[in-house]
Parts: sequence; structure tokens; C-alpha cells
Amino acid sequence: MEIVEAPAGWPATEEAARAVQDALRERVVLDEAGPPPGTGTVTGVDVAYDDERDLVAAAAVVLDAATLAVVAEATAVGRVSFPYVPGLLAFREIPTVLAALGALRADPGLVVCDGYGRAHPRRFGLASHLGVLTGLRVIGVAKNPFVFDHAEPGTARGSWTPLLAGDGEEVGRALRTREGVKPVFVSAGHRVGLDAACAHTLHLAPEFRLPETTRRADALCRAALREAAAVAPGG
DNA sequence: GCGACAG
DNA sequence: ATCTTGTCGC
Repeated sequence: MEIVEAPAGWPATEEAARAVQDALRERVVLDEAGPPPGTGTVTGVDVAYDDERDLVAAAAVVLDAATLAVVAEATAVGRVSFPYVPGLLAFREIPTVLAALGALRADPGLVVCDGYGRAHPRRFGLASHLGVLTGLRVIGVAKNPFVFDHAEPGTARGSWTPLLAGDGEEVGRALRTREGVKPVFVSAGHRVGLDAACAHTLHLAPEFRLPETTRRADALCRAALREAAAVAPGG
């Protein structure tokens, strides 16, 4: 089993990581129309951790956007490349996620990841970072609010409320995907606008709160981590 | 300085 | 993220 290590020059300090975000931020594109929901392919990415063995497992699952059926999958196991620091999540997951995406034998299409894109302290969360590094269209769908306040959206599926930054910019939305259930938190990552990001999210979550993309990727990366832990020392 | 804080 | 039992319900 190959273990993905962080590439040479990977940030080793929080200061260096923030500098990377500030430098890459200007490459983000948010004004592309992109394909409408239900067309082409859509890919979910997620990771699971084993701190005891210092391992992280990533999964990428490609779905047919029209039927939400799985058309391709790939996983990768790596060394944890950065500690968890709010605002620097991407540095913890990206090397292994890139390996999983690279092992895919199908066109990823739109990528959906856990976490945020534009709705980030420096406007450069995981979804934007992954998009700039791969050139793919990426959106972020998080399960919990981050640093931005929001009003409670209406109880109906499809209701939403803005995530507003201090300067008044709408950086994301709290979007209700199931009636009466806690909303998800959507933001644009790269080459997709916020309206489109929310439309895709609703299309991908016809039955449960979370998009099928993240549900599939979550299950797959957990399975990959169990297999990796079974043959790794420690723990 | 203190608290909050995606996964 | 992860640690964790039972329980209510489709």
C-alpha cells in the first residue's frame, strides 16, 4: 500500500500556510456559468482520520448527475500533512485528496467537498483551494457553520438564508435540503457561482440532508481507512 | 488577552 | 474529525 506524503515545500507552519492561501486566492474564478444540475458527472470527496497511526484516507466517488448512480470510485491513503487548525483545513487533506482524484478513471465533472470555499476567513477555504490546484469546478457543502452568522432559514426544503461577511458580501448560504431538518452550509469554491452551487446541492440531496456525493464519499473513505489501519503498525 | 472556530 | 447504546420509525 502506497502512503501519500506531503509534497516537498508543503507549508510547515501556520504562517506559511496562510501565505499560500493569500497567494493562491487571486486565481479563484467564481463567475463561470457551468453546466446545469443534472447534467454530466459530479464527484464527492471526503476524508477520514486515524490519529493513532497518523493516517488519512481520502475517497472520490463519481456519480452520474442525472441518476445519481455511481460510475467510478478511487481512494488513497496518506500521512496527515498538517494539524487541524480552523481556517487551514485544506493543508490537512489536500495531498491525499489529490491522489484519490488522480486515480479516477472518469471525468470528475463538478466536485463537491466537505467544508467551505468562499465562506472562509481569508476567502479561500478547502473548496477554492482544491479548485485552483486542479482546475476543476468545485463547491463546498459543510455540515456546520464556520465563522459567519446566519438567520434561521424557513422550514421548507429549498429555503435559504445568506452567510454575510463583515463587508456585506454574501459568502455562502444556509440551505435547507430537508423540511424541518438542520440546513447545510453552501459556498462557491472555484468556477461555480453561489446560485449554481445551491442549485446543485439541492439536486444532489433529494432524500437526505447531505448530498449523495458526500454520503458516498464518506462511506468509502471510512472503509478505506479501516482497511489501511488493519495492515498498519501502531494503534 | 479571550472566545469561537469547516474537518 | 472521533469516541459511543439504545431506541424510535419507515
